[in-house]
Amino acid sequence: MTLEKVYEPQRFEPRWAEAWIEGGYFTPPDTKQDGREVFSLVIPPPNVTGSLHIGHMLEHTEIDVTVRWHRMKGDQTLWLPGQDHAGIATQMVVERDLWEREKLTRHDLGREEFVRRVWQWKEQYGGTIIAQMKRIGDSCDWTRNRFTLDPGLSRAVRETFVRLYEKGLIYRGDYMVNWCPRCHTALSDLEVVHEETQGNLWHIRYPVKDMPGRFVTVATTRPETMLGDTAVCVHPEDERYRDLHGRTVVLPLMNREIPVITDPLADPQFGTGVVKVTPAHDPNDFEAGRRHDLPHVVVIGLDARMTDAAGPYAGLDRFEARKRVLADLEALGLLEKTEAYALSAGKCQRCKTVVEPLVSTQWFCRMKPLAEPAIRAVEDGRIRIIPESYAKTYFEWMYNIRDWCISRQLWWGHRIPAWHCADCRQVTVSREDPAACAHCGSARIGQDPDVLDTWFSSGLWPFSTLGWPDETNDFRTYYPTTLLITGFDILFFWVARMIMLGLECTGDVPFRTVYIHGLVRDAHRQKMSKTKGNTIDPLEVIEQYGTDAVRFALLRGAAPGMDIALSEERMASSRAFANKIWNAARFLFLQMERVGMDGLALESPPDAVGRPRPIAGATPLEDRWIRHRLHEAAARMDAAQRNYRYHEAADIVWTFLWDDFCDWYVEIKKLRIQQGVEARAHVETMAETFEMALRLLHPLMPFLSEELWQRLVRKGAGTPSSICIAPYPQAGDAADEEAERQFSLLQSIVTAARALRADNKVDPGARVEGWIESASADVAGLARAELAVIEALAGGAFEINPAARPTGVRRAAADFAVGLKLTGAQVDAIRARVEKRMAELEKVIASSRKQLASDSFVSRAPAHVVEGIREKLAAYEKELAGQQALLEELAQ
RNA sequence: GGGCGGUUAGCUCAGCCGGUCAGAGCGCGUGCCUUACAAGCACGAGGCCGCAGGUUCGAACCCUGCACCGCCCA
Repeated sequence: MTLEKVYEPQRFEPRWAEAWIEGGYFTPPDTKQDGREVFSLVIPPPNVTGSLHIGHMLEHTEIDVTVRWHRMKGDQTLWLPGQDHAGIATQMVVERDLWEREKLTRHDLGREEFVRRVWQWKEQYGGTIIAQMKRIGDSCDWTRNRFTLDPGLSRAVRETFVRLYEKGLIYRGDYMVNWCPRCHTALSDLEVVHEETQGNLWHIRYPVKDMPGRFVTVATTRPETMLGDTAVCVHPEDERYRDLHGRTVVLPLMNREIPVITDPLADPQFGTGVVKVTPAHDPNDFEAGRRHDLPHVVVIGLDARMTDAAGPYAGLDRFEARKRVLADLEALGLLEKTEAYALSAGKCQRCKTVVEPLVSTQWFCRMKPLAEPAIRAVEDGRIRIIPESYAKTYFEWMYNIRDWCISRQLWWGHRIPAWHCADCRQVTVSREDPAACAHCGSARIGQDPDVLDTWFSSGLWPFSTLGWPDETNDFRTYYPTTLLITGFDILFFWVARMIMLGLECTGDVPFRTVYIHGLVRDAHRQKMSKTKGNTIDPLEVIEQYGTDAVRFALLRGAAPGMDIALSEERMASSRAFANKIWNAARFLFLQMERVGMDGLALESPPDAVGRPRPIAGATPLEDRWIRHRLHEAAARMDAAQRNYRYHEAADIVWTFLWDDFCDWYVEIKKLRIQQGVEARAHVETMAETFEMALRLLHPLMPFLSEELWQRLVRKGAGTPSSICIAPYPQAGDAADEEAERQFSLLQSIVTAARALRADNKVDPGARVEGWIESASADVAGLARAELAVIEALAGGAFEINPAARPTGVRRAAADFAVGLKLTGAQVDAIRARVEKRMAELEKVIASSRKQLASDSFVSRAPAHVVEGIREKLAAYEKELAGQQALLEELAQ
């Protein structure tokens, strides 16, 4: 059972990824099993034609760690994967491709043909992300993979739409929406991103009718919309403009007479205090227009060109029109001034085109009635949001929620199940495609051309994927889901809507906990972006470092609520850790072979941290200690997992495997094996410990742990066929504080001896002679008992409490001193160190004494704290005396 | 304008329901190819825990204010 010399994860990772799926380990039954907890989680569905980026990798790693942990704990675990059809995004890329290859638009093709092409595109690229997820070992159940446009999920969409419509929660009407002239569709408020832009504030003079020489000056950032002005507005309380109340002004360029209205819309503090009112092209003006019953003059069309209503400007692009309007105003002497002004421009999230607020007929979903129960669910703790601070963000948004524009003028998506009657003009909304109008019976009906916002279907994801609206076994067993892990950027888009729709449709919360992960940034905390060129391609770095190392690098930075700085160094050091484990296994396997062990027999693995056993009549200290450390690691891991503290989970296995297991335990076992007494028993205990360590590691580094585990374990009747379903180490009751105390004393003796060697420039290979002195019977006893260990690790021969102190150099600690019989000691270096240490000790002694001298401290602080300080003080004083003695010796 | 988060070792970050000499990785210095591992081993240097107040017997941690950086919503 030898292991290749070099750790090459590429050699075994793809193999295990496949084997796990073939083994069916990730496919739980559809009915609840007795005595098992259910853990279920649905994936945040990636874009079906997308590919895996490093953000997905982080999300999937955190999910996978949690899911694998639950599975190993014995929970009935489901991670349901799937993909989103991503309406605008997908349609956009297909349209672009169509144009580039064939110089055709979707309109050239027609709806049916275009949709067919998108499906083709999906068939071609839809597999990419799935293949990538399989490659990185996501332990999801591929037999339950879902796509938002699957028939079942489409049925859920229809069912929801019809129910909401019947309850009056979905309505259709003419309202101002964000219109993307490039995508040719309405957008919801969330799909508009605001970007700070440098613009201008133009001051334009409008002549007042019947008041020759009197002008009002309005300030605007969008002069082209003035062509559609139907009023100007002043604040009712603004004394400056009291004379204008009830007056009329003449709209320049159009020579249209429009009224002066009074409305709080005008902010006396801003600009001149007079604003132009364009109800057809500004959301605030739209509202004001309703209050004052103003007419709409539409001057900008759906293609962002000026309409016929714009008179001489008709046909111009909106930005070209702006230039012309300004030039004309200038010529008329009506442009009073132009000042630079920073404004935030709304842009289409997908194509970055400046959106145009336009009035159009759209479908909306009433949000207030849905929001209220969704707020309560988080308030009363039925849903927990972690980190908690995001709950506040959630509430803030929910309290100020506005109706959701759910129709999109796209072809790729769920078509709205509403039919318009050509005869009676009524709308028929139906679960099944109707043959006739429900109102007049006319057969002259046609389906609404629009599709639904992608997030409408994503909002049903946790239950539509489980079979809802049918009461399937899956739905009964796995709904509500246990946990959702996702990014903060879709808290409103997705999480909030799932909560609202989940409660509305199923009467229950869609998940019990939401964990919000951070953002992956580059080594210098910069946001990753293609333009900056600092993106990390997960598949590329996986090729280089291995999946386990990349996972581990991400996990190490994943503290709740924090972004993650990912760097080459971090991945390299994580690979070094993997390599370390690989080599520890190599050593172990070598020893197993030497003692004739053909694998570690594992009939049925213990589910708790095992008990160390006596070897040659006594249980070796290092075995008691390593089990204690394993116990501690298991206990800490449990807490880390429960609290989504992934960085801590990574730290726990790192410390246990590298610092404890490799640096101390294995080093001691080398000696035991070399001593030749019960060598096989020592190798066996080492193998048992390592086997449990692999299980502890598995959720974090699934490939490496599986590869080594499979090679290590000799399976019996009750052995699991994969580590991924082997029981997770539990803390049990293996704590052994005494072993911990003794071992750490042993460590400090060894470390002191090594430091002494290093300080005195002793060649690392050279064996030294030395001694250990201690007035404590306990320390001396331990040193005597573990002398062989000390000698092996410190590289020399040591006498304990020699009758006469030999000449040489010494190093003092609280309870003991270590000496080396050396000549040519580095006296200056040692003196410097002793003096430095003394200064440190004097400082802490002084502060401890001061504390203990204070009555208020002694009387008010808890007894154990006071006692703790007393003990520490005693130890410091003892050590100081030792250092002092050393210093005197050096002076001689 | 409103809200949230950050500021701890050269770099990236832990620690923060107050307490017992402030931790990790990387980097750095010194010495080692010691037959598991140089992707390694041993030893070591390095921190007025952003600034100013306050609460407390005691503050990196709690409160207030300020500064700078970042994010979200108007």
